[in-house]
Amino acid sequence: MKDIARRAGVSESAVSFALNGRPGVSETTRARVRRVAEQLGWRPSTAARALSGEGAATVGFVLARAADTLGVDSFFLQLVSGIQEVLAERHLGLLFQVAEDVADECAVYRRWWAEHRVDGVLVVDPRAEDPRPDLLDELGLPAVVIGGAPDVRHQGLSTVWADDAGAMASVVDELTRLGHRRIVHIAGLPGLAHTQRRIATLRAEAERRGLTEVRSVTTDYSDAEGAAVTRRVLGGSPPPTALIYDNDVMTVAGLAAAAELGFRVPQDVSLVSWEDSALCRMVTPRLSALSRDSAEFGRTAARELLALLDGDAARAVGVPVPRLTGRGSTGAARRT
Amino acid sequence: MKDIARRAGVSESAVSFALNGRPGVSETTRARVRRVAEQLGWRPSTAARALSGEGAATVGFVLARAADTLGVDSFFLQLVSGIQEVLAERHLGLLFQVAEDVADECAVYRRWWAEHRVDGVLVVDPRAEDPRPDLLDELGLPAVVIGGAPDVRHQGLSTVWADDAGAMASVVDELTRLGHRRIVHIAGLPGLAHTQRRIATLRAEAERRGLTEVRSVTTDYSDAEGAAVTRRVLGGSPPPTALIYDNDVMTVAGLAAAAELGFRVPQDVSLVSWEDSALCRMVTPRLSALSRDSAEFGRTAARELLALLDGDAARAVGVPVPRLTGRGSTGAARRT
DNA sequence: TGAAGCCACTCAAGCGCATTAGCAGTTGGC
DNA sequence: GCCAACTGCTAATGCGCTTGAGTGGCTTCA
Repeated sequence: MKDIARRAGVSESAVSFALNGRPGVSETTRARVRRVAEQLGWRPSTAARALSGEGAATVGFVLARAADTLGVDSFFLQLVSGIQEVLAERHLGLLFQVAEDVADECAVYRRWWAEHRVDGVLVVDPRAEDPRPDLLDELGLPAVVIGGAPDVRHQGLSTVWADDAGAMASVVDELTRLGHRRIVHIAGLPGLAHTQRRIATLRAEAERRGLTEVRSVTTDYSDAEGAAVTRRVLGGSPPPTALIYDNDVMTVAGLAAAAELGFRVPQDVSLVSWEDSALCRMVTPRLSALSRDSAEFGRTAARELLALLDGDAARAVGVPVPRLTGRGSTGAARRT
Repeated sequence: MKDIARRAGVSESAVSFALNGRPGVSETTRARVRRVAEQLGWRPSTAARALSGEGAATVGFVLARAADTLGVDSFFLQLVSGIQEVLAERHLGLLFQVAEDVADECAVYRRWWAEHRVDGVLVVDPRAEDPRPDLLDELGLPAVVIGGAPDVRHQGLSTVWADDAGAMASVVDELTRLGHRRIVHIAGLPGLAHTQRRIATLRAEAERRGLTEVRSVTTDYSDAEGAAVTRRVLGGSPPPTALIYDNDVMTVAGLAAAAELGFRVPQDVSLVSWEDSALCRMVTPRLSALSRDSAEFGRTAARELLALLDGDAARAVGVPVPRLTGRGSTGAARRT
């Protein structure tokens, strides 16, 4: 800035005013300063900006999953890619960290806060008993919870929520329409809030329709457990005629397990994946799946965080209900 | 720090010396200062540190891939997870950015450099004609190229290289041992350096063994192209008896395509995936694949970058040659 | 006993920017 | 014709930390 000031023949303050669009300089001077800055390829030092109270121009994102379950999930990269798209427009950086567990994640937030490293954070995988919202509230760190419940209890926290209940209802609708009355939901991690919402909704829907042979089983999202649970439930008698899996990986693993047991899909058993991805289109038969736009999910979350950083009040916004894309893995229930 | 200084009854400078392990304070004072700092939960402001010449305590990572091809790849999350593991020990942050293409990526490096946002960067997907090493050299930004060639031409750039040639040779070894003489290599993006290395090695190996019906076809890594190319080459006459795919996604798609054409795996055609992941164990038959430790790859790269930041000279280090894990998708060549 | 040297510490400057107070010069109002 | 208000700019301060240049008291040795 000193260079720019010298070349433009003004003081450093004038340069600051000019480049930040503040009043205090004439438009001709502003234009001249802008031109010189452009010529010199000047960019403000984020460190200096941060130090003089402007914030770090960075938002944080922590992924608390065991390293080995990271790989297969297509959701997060898509999400991050959407987040980036919005952040990049404002030249905000994304500080990314992988943590062991939620406690570790909390430690990361504390550190980031103390180091003034981030202006806000995006929180994923909200849990039933979740210490993170309270912590972030306490620290006063603006945050958006991705995939939370639509009730805002914390003042500083916005929520972007997906309508799990609506989606589950629509899946049950479709399956009962096809004649299925024995359904097993092979859910994800029991501690996650959306797992519990899906389980609760399924139970409510079943009750409403008088279906007695409907239940949920929780897993760790892995292909191994997906296959194991599939084998176990299909071994029961009578076996279920429809399976709902909480992610694509388990569905594919379940498909293979079903085939090994001699079950034809969809004649003997119907399969629905709660996550649509290339995977679902790569196996035979192709998997019927709930399609949602993960990148758009990320974009929405990032926009909410920007609003929060701009001083807007926290709020809860919904993203469109995922739609069931029927493919080859669902069909009419076999008559018993 | 002012608070700490006051409570410990020393000057701010003394606090700085004490907390940074520099000489200039007695051990008793140092301990006292440390204790007070701990009590107060003090963490240095990265902005202030950066401003006084200490670097940004951050390294950058840009992924230049189209948003829609991001999702399926299991490699990157594993890699990043490994990188994190090493960076976290030193409390270095990872600034992550998704870019449209290499030009965009270069713009990001320029911006980061001008803004003093990162101390170094990790570069992935090195290309045949790659502008990035020159740019980073010019900017003087320490960098590690992940998956580059083992020749160091740029002074500031270290390289972590995987022995693609050795791996390709071992695959060809195994396939010829099984009697395969007609092999098609379904490669990835033609612009990537490792794609070209694999293609060149395959050609050399074929020549050395006098195999005339061996060739490579490039793709965009997608399941769609993997399936399409598989259909095309298996439609030739005589069709190849072995296919080598540059990633897991294409292999799975190829497997489905082969099945549709009535080819049995491995009786009619053998399939090898150049990427091992849960995917490879989820389909029937399970896929023979080249296994490498992606997280370890990331750890090695991060360690090299740390060495560079510590002032060590740039160098090239290799990671272990990926090993072929034989599963159900490879078998003896069918007699023609 | 004095000079030299060292230890443990303090002082002050500065990193690059934002911001507040202040200061000439001009304009407008009565 | 004088004061007030406004315009367009400069000077100075501070953000939280590091660091080189001191400084005072102590030890050591001639």
